[in-house]
Amino acid sequence: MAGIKDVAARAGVSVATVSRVLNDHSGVREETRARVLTAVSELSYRPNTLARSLRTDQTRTLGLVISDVLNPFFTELARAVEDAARESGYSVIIGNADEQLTLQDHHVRTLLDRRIDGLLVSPASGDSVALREAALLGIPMVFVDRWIEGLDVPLVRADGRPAVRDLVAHLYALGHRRLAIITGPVASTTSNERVRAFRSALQEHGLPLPDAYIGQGDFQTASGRRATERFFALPEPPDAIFATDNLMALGVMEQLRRLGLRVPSDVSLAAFDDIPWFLHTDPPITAIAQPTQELGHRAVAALTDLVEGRSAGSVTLSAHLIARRSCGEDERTRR
Amino acid sequence: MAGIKDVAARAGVSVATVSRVLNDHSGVREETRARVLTAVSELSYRPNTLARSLRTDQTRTLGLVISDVLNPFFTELARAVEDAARESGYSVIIGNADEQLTLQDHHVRTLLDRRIDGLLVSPASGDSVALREAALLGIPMVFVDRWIEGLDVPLVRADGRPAVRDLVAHLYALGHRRLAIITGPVASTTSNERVRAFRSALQEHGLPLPDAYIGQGDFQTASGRRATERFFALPEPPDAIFATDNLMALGVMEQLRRLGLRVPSDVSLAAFDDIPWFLHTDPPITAIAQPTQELGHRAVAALTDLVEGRSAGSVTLSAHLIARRSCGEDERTRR
DNA sequence: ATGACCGATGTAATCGTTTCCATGCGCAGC
DNA sequence: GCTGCGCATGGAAACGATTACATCGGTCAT
Repeated sequence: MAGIKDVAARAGVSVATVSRVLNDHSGVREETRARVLTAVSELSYRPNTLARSLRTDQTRTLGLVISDVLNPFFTELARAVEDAARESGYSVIIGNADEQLTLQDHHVRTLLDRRIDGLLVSPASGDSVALREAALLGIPMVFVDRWIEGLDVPLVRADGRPAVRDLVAHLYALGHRRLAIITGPVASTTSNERVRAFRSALQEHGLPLPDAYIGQGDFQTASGRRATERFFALPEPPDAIFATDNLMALGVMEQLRRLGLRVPSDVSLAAFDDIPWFLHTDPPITAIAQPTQELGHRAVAALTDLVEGRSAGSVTLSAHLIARRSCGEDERTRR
Repeated sequence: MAGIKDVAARAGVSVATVSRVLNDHSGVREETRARVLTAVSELSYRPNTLARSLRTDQTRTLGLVISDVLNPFFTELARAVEDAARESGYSVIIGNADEQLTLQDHHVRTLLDRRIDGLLVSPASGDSVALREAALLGIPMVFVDRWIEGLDVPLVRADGRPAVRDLVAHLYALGHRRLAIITGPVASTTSNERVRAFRSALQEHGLPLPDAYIGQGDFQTASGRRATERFFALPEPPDAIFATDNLMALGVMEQLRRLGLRVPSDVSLAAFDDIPWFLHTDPPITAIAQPTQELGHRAVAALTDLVEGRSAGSVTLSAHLIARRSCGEDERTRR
């Protein structure tokens, strides 16, 4: 592979001049510039980014650590992030934490080793040593969707609380009184927020949230199955289930199918995060939709601000309820 | 951030010795090694991979270019690839081509600029200059799932033809005679193979495949909708539709819902690539499943073989039909 | 006692860039 | 005809690692 020296030789100039042309610095005679450019294309020269980054101490690369690529919400987010970053001239390297703290830290470390310019992360729940270190080191960093308490890092997310309140009102209006929830990991910020919002909305309607109706999940499909199994082992099972993410909702459906139960006649179902398939499931599933695209774009904007020396603040967008048949029929969903 | 010099200074040795310890080369006194190691951890030193790679001319990084991250088949593949690579001590950088040739070439180029050790690609259809150049340059490269004719690059994939044959037999047995197919992009190798297999299977049953029953798609949801729309504008619409990927199947369902048509009573539906949601759609969708995990693992194995100087051959796995209710009832699907 | 050898370590070149500083040249001002 | 200035360019020092080669005691065989 040709290097800058080869280009310089062929153009009959020094490497300094080639570099100047490549980074279009002013002060190169037009004719020289042209000569360099033809040499570049004749040799189909491409600068070695490793060397460049080593020298300039910047990679024009962002790291994105997400909790689970297989979760459509996150793949959509990743997609949006990559698009936005590319528009701003950055590349993105994605690390999939698979909801595991150790894997997450592994990725954070390798990304830092690669000297990425900034880190976008939707942290798995729990205490991440690597993330704390990175924050302390002053690595430009932005949280998206999820966050870690006590770290002074800008956060871009959607506040789902009003939508959760709407959801509870919707369920109540449809006659449901025994509402259950399936949570994410214990220390998950988003999950906790959703649970609290759920509980306080229930209170407004004078409904209790017994412990038995709180299914401990981990944002993965299998935990949705397990929680559902437990609910239906109860003497009085819930008449509505709210899964705090879409994969657990899938688990709920799988388990209901095994148990031979029907939605919504036997039990209602709603999920956090809307995905295209929810329209075509049997029945279509009521969900709370986040503005995923915008989340991604805003997060990148905040991060590039930080990277480029500007300041960045947190951003809170809003989520909204999309009522479908999985909670029963009412005037809004019947057609 | 601390560099190797700082470590050397603190341990009272030269940088050469530190490097030897770090890459555990033999010939370092045990006591010196210990001293270096403590210096490393006291400074929480991490080697700069840019510098290292520049010098050694290897990054221990694989590039993966997939056609569409939003397609669950590819995200699952990406996930498998990353897992396998990590086990072999490689990182993976993913590029999402979004079924666009220019975007694909953009990613191939930036990956090459990053001096990845090898390239795993599921090429978008059409002639890719960047890919051809890379192959000519001798970049270790392996195709997965899709390929480009005329390039001598190992290919890891699943042969879907027998399964397509099974599918046609299944549809025929259920009484369907007007079978339609929705293809991928014109030059797509996988799509073409699926179409050919479909057509020849139809012939075996003495059925024609009129042009009007070939919907030109592009592996994206919207094209599934459009093709369906056209099918039902026909004087005699098909009684079964085979979508050659899962996103187009989603598009078919969306359009059918708009048209107020029901599956399978009005029309049957089957798709290539199985995804978890197919079990819970209304009705569950008959699909051809690929061994995605194994595809990813085999592809990485082939690529690392190439990267590490061994030779690698193509691998062909097989796909299989999973019959569900979307094609109508028979003894296998009725429960 | 001498030299060959070996084990542990250091010195310095190198990878491919960017960029600071020096250099040479033409030209305007005096 | 100098001086000084600006413009275009080149030389060489970094960036942070790896590694070929040199060095330096010490041991051992002769």
